[in-house]
Amino acid sequence: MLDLPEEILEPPTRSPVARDVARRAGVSTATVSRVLNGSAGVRADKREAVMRAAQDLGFVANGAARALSTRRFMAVGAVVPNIENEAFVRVLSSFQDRLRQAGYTLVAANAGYDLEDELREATFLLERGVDGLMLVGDIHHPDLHARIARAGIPMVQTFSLSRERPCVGFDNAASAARAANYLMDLGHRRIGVISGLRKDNDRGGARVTGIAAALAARGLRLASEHDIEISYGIGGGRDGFRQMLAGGPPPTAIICGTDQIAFGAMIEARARGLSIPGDLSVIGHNDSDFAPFLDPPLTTIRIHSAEIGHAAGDHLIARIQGRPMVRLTEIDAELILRASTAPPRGAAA
Amino acid sequence: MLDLPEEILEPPTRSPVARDVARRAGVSTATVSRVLNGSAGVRADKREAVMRAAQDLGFVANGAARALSTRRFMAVGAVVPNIENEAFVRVLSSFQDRLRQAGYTLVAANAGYDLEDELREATFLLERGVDGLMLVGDIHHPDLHARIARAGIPMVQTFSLSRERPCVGFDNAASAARAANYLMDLGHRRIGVISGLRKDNDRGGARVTGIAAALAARGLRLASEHDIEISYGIGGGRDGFRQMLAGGPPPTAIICGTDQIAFGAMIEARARGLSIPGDLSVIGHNDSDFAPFLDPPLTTIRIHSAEIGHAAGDHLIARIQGRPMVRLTEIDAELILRASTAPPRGAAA
DNA sequence: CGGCCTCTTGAAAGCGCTTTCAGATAGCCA
DNA sequence: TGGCTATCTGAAAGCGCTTTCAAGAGGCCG
Repeated sequence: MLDLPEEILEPPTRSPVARDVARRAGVSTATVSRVLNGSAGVRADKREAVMRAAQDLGFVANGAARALSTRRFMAVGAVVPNIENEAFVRVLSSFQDRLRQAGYTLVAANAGYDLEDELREATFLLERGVDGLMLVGDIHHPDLHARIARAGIPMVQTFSLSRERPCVGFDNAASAARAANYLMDLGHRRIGVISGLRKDNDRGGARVTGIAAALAARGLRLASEHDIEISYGIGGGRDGFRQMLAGGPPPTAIICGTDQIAFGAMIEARARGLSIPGDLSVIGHNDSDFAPFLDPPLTTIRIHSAEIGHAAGDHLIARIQGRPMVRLTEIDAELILRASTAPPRGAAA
Repeated sequence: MLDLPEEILEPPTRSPVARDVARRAGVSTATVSRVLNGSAGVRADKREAVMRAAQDLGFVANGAARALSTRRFMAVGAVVPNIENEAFVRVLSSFQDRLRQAGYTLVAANAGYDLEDELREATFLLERGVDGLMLVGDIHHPDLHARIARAGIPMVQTFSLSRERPCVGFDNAASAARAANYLMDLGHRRIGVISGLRKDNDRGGARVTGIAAALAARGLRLASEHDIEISYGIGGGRDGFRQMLAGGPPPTAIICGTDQIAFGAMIEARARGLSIPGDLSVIGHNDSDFAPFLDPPLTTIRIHSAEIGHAAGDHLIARIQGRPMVRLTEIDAELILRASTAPPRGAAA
């Protein structure tokens, strides 16, 4: 067999590997690796030679080989219920910020408010070898935690607090209760709730529970006809408020699961000739971009998405790197008062 | 040296590898691989044994090893200007749908309307070993295409059409021109534009160019004081319209780069006592969720995000799998007529 | 009954990197 | 100059999978 030079046998487009850089720089692959990973103990001239060779060849290290060798994938997964939801996107965005700073990549997936789907997506990420995982909420498929444990990677939950598991979030029940108390302080007695789907959604559920408890603490109750569950979105809000009115005496105030729902409810209320806040006070959730610009500007519970994302990122990075980390980080939500809330008609100041 | 059973020497938490499954099932790792990858030619009893062993052990194949071995990472990258922008998120979401169906993972990154950042993020994904890459628009860092070429992976651009490169999108100039023509047909003569930042943004630029050309075709021109460039968002829209009014005689109609900008402009117009569409017609871009619910409902250019995402996904998957694929897919945008546009005051019907 | 296929299977060779380990080189002191 | 230590460097052994290759096991035909 002829012993032709290797270059001729290889397709010309084959991308360069460490071996090529080493050959060109006249060193071993070990040295190439040392230089490219910034580890100390390489003489300046060799270092330069390697750098130049890598540059000339346009060398890009093969991530899979590196991951296999280091047993670090340098990627973190996140599974959120809905990647099109503003609140989740904002958290993902700040989460990614932190990951990038630490050199990690974010791999995000959609679970669509379904536990089975969440399990499937998370498993998919686990198979990919992510070094950490972010989830939303405290309700998951029974098998999920076992799989994460078997993968041996850290996990952090967001958006709600958890009794047992690592988490970064806020007390959904307490913040919703705060909104209810504010309304009651204004003099409201008939308060309604329009939330998104609560099945397998601890945030939505907790909010309603918190409101009901706050009402109960003042001797009021959340009438079942004032407790509406609809699909997310502006259309959902309209439908929800329509349902609520069909159910009996109208509430004087409502608390909505998102600002979109609140927007929809406001539109429906307006269409019915109700004035806001004169006939109906409205509170949303999330403080979306448009909330201050609605007519009237929407009172809402602001979730500090950026802080949650950053804290979740810091949390995972720390644990991945073996540093100690507090289990629970609370980032309280905040009630932002605007003009969509006022005392009910005829109430004493 | 004692020859203790291997299990005792290993830390109990070590996650199982193919070797473990093989041992438990009494076969070789080759057979394990064959079974788990569904390739034919394994006798039923062995297949069952392997399946069971894998199940019992909770075996999850190491993605890095698999990627290294197959030279397929089973992941696709996407770099978008702003991951918090509704239009991009919708495209990413449908893009991901398709990728998932084909067994691929989406890895998305943010470039923030900056070419250097885009290059950095794309390089980061390339290093990770993605099998394909989605970009937005036709303007990129001069080095980017060389790097993609060196990585030897397919790339597809979205949101605009390209003369040279693979793309899925629409003709931004033509669709904006359509909006301008519609306004001129209604009788408008003084038409303004409020767009987001146009630097390194071919979509924004093309839209303004298209509008100016449409005006010119009818003997009108886009006055410089009616050509406003601001940052995205509702606040930007308010500022933009304020600037436009400060510049001289007000336009009777405006075309905005996004529905958020249009919303902001409408708020500012209303605050100035202008009625819409009586004094001012407004057209947005994207057909956001809230567009039909504004007061009045917003006429807007709908971008078929889901179709773009799906087509881009199909495009990349096909090329990754070596199937032929058309270079250019046009998915036309559509002008959705609502109540925010009308003939200017005093115009003949 | 021998020869030839076909069907299964396992051994072993990578994939491209990191990292250990030991050898080579150089510097320094006695 | 010799001996020792401190620095560098390369060979080689993995990391955990896929895939080729060759061999073993049956089955069938002449």
